Order: sequence, then C-alpha cells, then structure tokens
Amino acid sequence: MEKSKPILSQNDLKLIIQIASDTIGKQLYIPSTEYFLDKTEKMARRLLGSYLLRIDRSDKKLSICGGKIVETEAYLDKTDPASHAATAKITTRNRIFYENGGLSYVFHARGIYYCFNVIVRPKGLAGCVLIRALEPVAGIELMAQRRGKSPKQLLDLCSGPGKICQSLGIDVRYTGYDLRQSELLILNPKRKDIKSIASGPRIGIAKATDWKLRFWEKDSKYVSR
DNA sequence: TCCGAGATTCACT
DNA sequence: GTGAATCTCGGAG
Repeated sequence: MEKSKPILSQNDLKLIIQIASDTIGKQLYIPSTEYFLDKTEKMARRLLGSYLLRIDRSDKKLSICGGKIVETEAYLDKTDPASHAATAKITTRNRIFYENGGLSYVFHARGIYYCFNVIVRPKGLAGCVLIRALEPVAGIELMAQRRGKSPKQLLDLCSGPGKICQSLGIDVRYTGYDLRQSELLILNPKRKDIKSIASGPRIGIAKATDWKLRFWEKDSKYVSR
C-alpha cells in the first residue's frame, strides 16, 4: 500500500483560501467531494474556469502560485485507446485511475517533462482530465523563475502541460494528492468567467485522434496551440 | 530482462 | 517543419 500524501491543516487551508481569494480578486471555494465524480467529458468542461494552485511552504514563508484553467483534455476508461487506463488489467501506473475522483495523477512525458491530471469519477470507474493550459494569476515571479523566463512572458509560463508542471514545480511525486486539501488545490469561484467553450481533437496522441475530447476557453490567449 | 513507444518542448533549418 | 533530448511503463520473450 502506498504511503498517503500530506494534507494541510484546516487553519492553513483557511488562510490559503483567503490569500488566494485576495490575490485573484474573487472569493474562492473548495469544491465538494461529489464535484469530481461526474463523467470525464463533463468534468473536462467543468474544470475550465477553476483555479489550480500550488502551495509552497518550504522556507517558512507561504507562497501560492497557479492560475485559471483554460484548456483541458478528457481521457476515459478502457474504451479509450489513448488513455493510460486502456489496458485491460490494473497496473501500477493506472491503479490511481480507479480511485475516487479528486486526486492528482502526474506522469513523465518523453523523459523530460511531466503532465498533471485530475482523477475523476467514483471509485472503481476510470477517468482523468489532463490540464493543458493555465492563465497565470498568482505567484507569477516564482513561476517565471522556475521556467527560466521573464515574468513579462506571461503567455509562455503555463501554455502546455509540461510548462504547467515546470511553473508549479510538480513532478511524479505529486501523484495521489487530494486536490481539496493538499499543497495542490483546485478552487472554484462562485461564478466562472468563461464566456464560451470550444472543443476539438486531442493533441499529441497517436490513437483515437478524431475524438473531440479537448476543450478550451474560446478566445483565451493562454491556450497551448 | 530487454525493447519500443510515448498525453512534450525547444532549438535549429 | 523536423529532430533530438531522455526516462518510465508495459508487453514480449
């Protein structure tokens, strides 16, 4: 059995939500546990406009970085040839797909970069949503530093799954974190300011290339391509 | 135990 | 537009 991942104390969580809300300029909330249990495709749309935040408490100082989710892709269960859950059996890699929704799943892409996913659906059913792009809103200097870019290069901080992980300092160790109460948080505003959602085929895969499971905020400058 | 493929990014032509 | 960097997992033997 894998070691369970650290969670934040209720006090820290409260403080972090307050700081994040002030930074972004609107009140943010922790989604309910049920929020993450819907069908994968629906979740990929629903997560647009939510905020993905990384909490850093390394040198006693609390820092928050992250942004608004503007692009996602849905990866389904074993019926989806492009999904890591496509193999018939449960393996070390895809075991987490069958956990209750609301956990993180991070994997290595091409040996160099990482991709961050949100596990969705109830326990026993496989599904995850790849976060492809963020609109940076918090901790921009820290993210730029991690990316080796200038804070002015906003468009180049989180416009791709590998870039997001680099900006937020996420690697495979961050698999299995509870996104409602850990250093990796998904928070929702009361009302999302996503005007309209576009959809199209997923990017960078060789199988099921015509399935329209990629969703993004139409007109957002921050999407990956 | 070995081999091949892969949900990416960046530099170079 | 093309190719290289680089590492993990799954499947075959």
